[in-house]
Amino acid sequence: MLDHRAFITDFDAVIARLTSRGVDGDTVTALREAATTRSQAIKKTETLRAEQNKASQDVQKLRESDPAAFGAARERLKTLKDEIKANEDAMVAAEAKLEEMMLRLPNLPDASVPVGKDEHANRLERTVGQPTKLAFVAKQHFEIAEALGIVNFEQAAKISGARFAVYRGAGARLERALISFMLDLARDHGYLEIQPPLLVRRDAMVGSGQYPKFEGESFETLDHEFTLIPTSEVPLVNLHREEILEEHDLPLRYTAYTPCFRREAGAAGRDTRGLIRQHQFNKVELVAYTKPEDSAAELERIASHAEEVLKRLELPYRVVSLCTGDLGFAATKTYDLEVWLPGQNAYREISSCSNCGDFQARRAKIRYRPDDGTGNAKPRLVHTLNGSGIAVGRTFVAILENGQREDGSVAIPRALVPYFGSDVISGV
RNA sequence: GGAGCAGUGGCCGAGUGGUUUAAGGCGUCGGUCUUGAAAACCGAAGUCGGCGAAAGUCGACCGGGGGUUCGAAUCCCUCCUGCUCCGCCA
Repeated sequence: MLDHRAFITDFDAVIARLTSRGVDGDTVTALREAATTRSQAIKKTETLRAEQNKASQDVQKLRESDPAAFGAARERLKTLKDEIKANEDAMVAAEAKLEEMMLRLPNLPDASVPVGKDEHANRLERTVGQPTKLAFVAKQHFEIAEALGIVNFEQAAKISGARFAVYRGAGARLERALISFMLDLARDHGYLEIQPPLLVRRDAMVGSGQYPKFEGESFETLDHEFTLIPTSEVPLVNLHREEILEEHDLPLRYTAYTPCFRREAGAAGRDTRGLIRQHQFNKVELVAYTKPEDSAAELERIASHAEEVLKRLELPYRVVSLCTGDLGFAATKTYDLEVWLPGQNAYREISSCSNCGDFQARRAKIRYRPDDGTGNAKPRLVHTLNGSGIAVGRTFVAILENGQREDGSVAIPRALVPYFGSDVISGV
């Protein structure tokens, strides 16, 4: 969520940056009007309340000294009470309207983000490694996996339908090895490992920015009491909601392995085969809380930690900076890591690292007290960042496609052998 | 699932309708004293919002929301959270 005051004090800059990421100008103008209406309504109600407070104290003095005057004053205050009530209703309505609009408004893009409409305007930052060259026709990961018997989609369909998978034997062990490998690396990089709840309350979804705008894209329990997390960014960002941290607590760095659950409602027909797009997938997430002035450097740091996973697994990849039009709702700046998939002859997203600035912190009320020596400094909003470190299912895909051999077996990257227990998969 | 108790500032804790603009203690920060420190004493200090260049000023906030009242931390309703006992259970 943005600071609504910026719509009044800094309108031109805000409208320019929001339209660059696809928000229509009328929406921004309506926001400015709602912000103005709100502050006028507050002003009026508070003036009346100040009057009431004063009168109420005066009335109290009459209570014993002059019962007749006391009764008359009480009658007069009843009309003031009704007037306040009417103004309060208008104030509450104005605040609710602004809040509703603000919650659906995306973050402002950082100045370093390339301006553009869609992914064609994304900026290539760097390419690491060469696309894997194979001396035979590359197979797609699901062909390799099914032939080896390590993933079974038919069984998953019987149990749960499309976009689910059953991992078997070496497949299940490979998934588990990747999770351990990634968590250990994150720990080496200074992140505290967390096992969070996978079912969260609505407030948590609002805090990290998924709700209210993306309601309907997650799975919920029948009574809507809980949402299945679409990413562990949700619980990790809400760990410190409504807290005032100390400056020396920052930065805070957390990692969590969790399954993630997504409806993929807008992706009908895309990536229907294989493990690329599942309703349930595993992910190791990295989340950081920093001081505002440190978040830009922290984004580079998180991205480098995600990249380290790919480097150690000897997977070729490239890094792109998302353009304004392609940026996620809560992000001011995002690097996507795209891994090379020989079976698709393409780079595919495997990690997304974002600086959310104070957007989530404002929603979730996560602040810190600057240490100025007095202990009385005003709290400031922290900055939050998140990055996949990295998507486990897609890493599984990348290992199969890049490590495939002509005989159908798959070479396991050296760094993973201690976790997996073998340097090859040749069967279940 | 049933029955009961509780939620007050960074922490502990008093407070059942009007000098509570939330007592007191601990901790924090500043000062006095001291060679320095401790102790003691004095003082400062919550969060959010409105207006304001600022100083400041006004409003709201005692788990969340709603209600009663001229006036609510205090009375009523409801939700959330924690604890105790009973039942059931991985």
